[in-house]
Amino acid sequence: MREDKECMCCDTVEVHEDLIKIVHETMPKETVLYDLAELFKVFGDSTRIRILFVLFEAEVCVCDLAEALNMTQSAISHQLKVLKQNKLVKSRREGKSIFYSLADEHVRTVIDQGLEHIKE
Amino acid sequence: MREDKECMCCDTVEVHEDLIKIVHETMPKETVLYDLAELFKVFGDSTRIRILFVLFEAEVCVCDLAEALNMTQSAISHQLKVLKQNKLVKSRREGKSIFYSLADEHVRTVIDQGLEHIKE
DNA sequence: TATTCATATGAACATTTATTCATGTGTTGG
DNA sequence: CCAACACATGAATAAATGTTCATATGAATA
Repeated sequence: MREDKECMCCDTVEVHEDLIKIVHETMPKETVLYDLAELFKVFGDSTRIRILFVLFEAEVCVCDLAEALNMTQSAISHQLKVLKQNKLVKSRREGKSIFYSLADEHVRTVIDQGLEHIKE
Repeated sequence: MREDKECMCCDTVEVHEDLIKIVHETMPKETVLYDLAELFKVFGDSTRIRILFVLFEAEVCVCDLAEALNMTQSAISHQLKVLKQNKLVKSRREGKSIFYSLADEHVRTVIDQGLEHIKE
């Protein structure tokens, strides 16, 4: 993966080594970086985002989500699984239906920050 | 895409129609949902996240990024293009080198919110 | 208990995407 | 002007991902 030799654009060796050192100190561990990327991947799909926007308004069952978003039950169910695995939503059984809701108020904050950036 | 018939789990029609109405009113437009998903997709890759963590500390050139992250110049360059297209980073030429830096302090906020969720 | 309804899930398929390799572009120094 | 350097980019490949289709699970009802 590594280049065979370094470039020579930054011949001020001190600054260079400082950067490496600082980066090494402040960069989160591999597992954290991986989990962080996984989390944002979950937000990186418009179907899942639409599901979250519905859940911002109410606790709903799967079939209602499917109807509200005009998608098949299977597609919704698969995405709910992803959302649940990543702790973004939680579920509750009531008879034959299963109701989903936001697991965390943090979810709204992340979405809001994203919206802010869009409007820049 | 649509199911042929609706389920009957929520026979209280009023609540049902209210949901559809509220969702229709509060759900952002298709283009916004798409842009939002695209934005989070950018955060959804550990290489790009690592690049951002370096840029949190300093303005750096491409070769330094490649060395700091132990990756090829080409891979870094491709990802920088994605980051720039989505306005997360900006660049500045200085001689033969091109220096990259954060385009927006918003980026840090989004990452921080993600980190908060991870630690839950 | 058998059937029906609501949801979950596995396999298959198409699409997207990250990296590599080779090469192109733009700048500086000789 | 030419060679060397820093970076960008297009094509190719492999891996990841979203939806569909068919089917399984689990609860209520007749």
